[in-house]
Amino acid sequence: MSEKKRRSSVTISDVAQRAGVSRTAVSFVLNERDGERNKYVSEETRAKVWKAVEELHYQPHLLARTLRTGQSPEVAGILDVMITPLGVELTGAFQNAALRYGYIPTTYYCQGLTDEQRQELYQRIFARRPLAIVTTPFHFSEADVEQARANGIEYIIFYSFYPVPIAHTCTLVLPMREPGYLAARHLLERDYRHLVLVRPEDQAHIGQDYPFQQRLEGMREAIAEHPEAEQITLDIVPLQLSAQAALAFVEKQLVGRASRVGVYAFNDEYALFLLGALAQRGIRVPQEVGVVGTDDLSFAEGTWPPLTSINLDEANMGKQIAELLHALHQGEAIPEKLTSPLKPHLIQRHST
Amino acid sequence: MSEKKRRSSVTISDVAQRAGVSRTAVSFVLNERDGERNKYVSEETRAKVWKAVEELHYQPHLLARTLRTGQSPEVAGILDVMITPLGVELTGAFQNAALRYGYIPTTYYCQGLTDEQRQELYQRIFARRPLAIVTTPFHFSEADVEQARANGIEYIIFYSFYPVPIAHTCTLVLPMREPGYLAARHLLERDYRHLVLVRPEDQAHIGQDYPFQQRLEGMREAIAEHPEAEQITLDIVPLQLSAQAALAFVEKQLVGRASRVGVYAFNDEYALFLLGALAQRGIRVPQEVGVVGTDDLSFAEGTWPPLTSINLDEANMGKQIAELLHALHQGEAIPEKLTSPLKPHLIQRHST
DNA sequence: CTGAAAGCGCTTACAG
DNA sequence: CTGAAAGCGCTTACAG
Repeated sequence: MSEKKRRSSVTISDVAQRAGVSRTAVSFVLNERDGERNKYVSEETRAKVWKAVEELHYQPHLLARTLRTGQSPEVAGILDVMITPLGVELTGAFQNAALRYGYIPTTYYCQGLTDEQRQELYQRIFARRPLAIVTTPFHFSEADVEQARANGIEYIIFYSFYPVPIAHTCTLVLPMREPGYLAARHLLERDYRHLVLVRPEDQAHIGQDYPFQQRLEGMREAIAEHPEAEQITLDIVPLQLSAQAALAFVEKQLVGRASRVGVYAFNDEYALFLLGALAQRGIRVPQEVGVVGTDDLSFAEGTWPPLTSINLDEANMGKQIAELLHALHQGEAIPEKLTSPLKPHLIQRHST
Repeated sequence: MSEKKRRSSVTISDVAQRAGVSRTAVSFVLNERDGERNKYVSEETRAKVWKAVEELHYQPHLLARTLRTGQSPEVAGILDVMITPLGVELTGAFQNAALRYGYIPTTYYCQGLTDEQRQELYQRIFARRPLAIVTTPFHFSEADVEQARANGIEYIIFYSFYPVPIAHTCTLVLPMREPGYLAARHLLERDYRHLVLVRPEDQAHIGQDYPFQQRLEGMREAIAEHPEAEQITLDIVPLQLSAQAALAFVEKQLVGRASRVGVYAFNDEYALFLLGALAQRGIRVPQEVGVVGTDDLSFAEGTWPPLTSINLDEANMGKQIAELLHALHQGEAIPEKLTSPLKPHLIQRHST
């Protein structure tokens, strides 16, 4: 016996030998789908194969299979934005659904990477030739799409606030107009007559300008529907995510207002900082100021007062992405419900 | 020309042909490490190869290379516990460091999966023969380790609150005694004389019993060091993560206490719910009750009052895991600083 | 019904 | 210095 460097895992040949059949037979048996059986394999052979598989704890080498068939089961998710519990929910739901369809969903993060490091990461991801890539368009350019496709990656699926206009890709849209509308309508119903839309000040939230505009439009729509529309005002305020900035905002914008102010915050974290600043200044919520967050994170129930928020239904989106991928891959027609936008809904708590 | 099903990506043969050299030469050039050059390849050949690579946008097929060399660059991280921003920090830091070492770090989630689904996921991960697996021991049993090793996976690295006693694995320990000690000492310094350790009530936090005991010991140690140790009391209270439970806790444990109470919460989320309940009951923080959280999440600065918390230094742990893996893989001796436990530190804010 | 053979895209000892 | 050949672990047309 010559020295063997890597012989740690058992191969199909080992199974064939143990079972006393050909490798072909083993492969046939292994690749039988549930229920249907390969008619070229006898029942006896099948039994011997499975016995050997069990005894040897044989596990087919997925990379070898992928190389041979040219069909990778890998679906690479690339997360770029700061991972919120929200993104986790989406990712988790996507992964569960993808697993059920027989894919193997892998996840990569590109937050905190320089442009160069990110390109390096993409190269390595492409080099593994996954079946599909799922990501947002904020850090995945048209050139990246081209490169991915040159590497034989078949499907590029975006999720975003708007349809991404790049050929050979498709987008699942997370609507932002609806949350704006829901938040404003809710605040108006609760008799807040001066509305404020709080948005992030810094540029860290890439690609957030468009969804912000959408929210704004949604809010305006709700205002327009109101019988006393002329008397309702709407301010847009950029805010940094810090206790100091939140306090300055409260003092400048909310102290000494004649009418009740309803704030719609960019997300629950901004809302949390606002609640903190309001408490510090002794402004009563919801009596004087109402606050609506976005994302319905787990801590929204724990703030004081508990935070009214808007659930974007991202878990559902994760599932939809997997279903869309599978439909594409099967060459099926895409059911309309898969591409139709999600339905956000407002969770009423005590901050409004 | 016969029909070709999958011919989308360009191979080493295409490059060789275009450059007018052998595939061997191309492979040699491609695998030159930075700086050093393969002495069997002429400068002219090298230039031709690189030219062809550029022109064709050639990207070596990583799976093929892995199959041939038996050396996978993949390092699979399996996340089991609920993803906190904390876990994200660890994962992000690990990934960045691993990338720099030339690995390709993939991430899988197993939260929300049934036992069966999880096993299915593990099978698929093992089937890809990654170089290493990084995970916690809470959902990765000794049998799983065995199976992984049978599949030729070389390194299993755990991160946990205690050293995992399974052969052929190593553990990076996140110490929990120290946070307990720091929290208690801090509370005592601020003249809280009755201490409460809040722990999760449900069994959802698998593997959390041991770290809880550690924290408790740490707290007791701090108390023992105190000159008036006999007068200091310590209660342990299990709590559900809900506004209602938090309120019940506050009313039962904190209302009408003779002495000031210092609470050390399981994590920042529990602390947030406690602050909410305290605010609801009008109990002044930090005057009457002090609260210390754990994890130092981003929202800790935004609560009212801003939350004193303990930073566990998990980002550093992510980096250490990558360094440990690389040292193992290089066959180097493990530097002591890699296996020495991390140093948590307390971030003082206004809730104490 | 079964087995020998080719080939997926690479790397690397080996012969020229 | 370069190229032909073997082989990583699989799948699958093809010949028996």
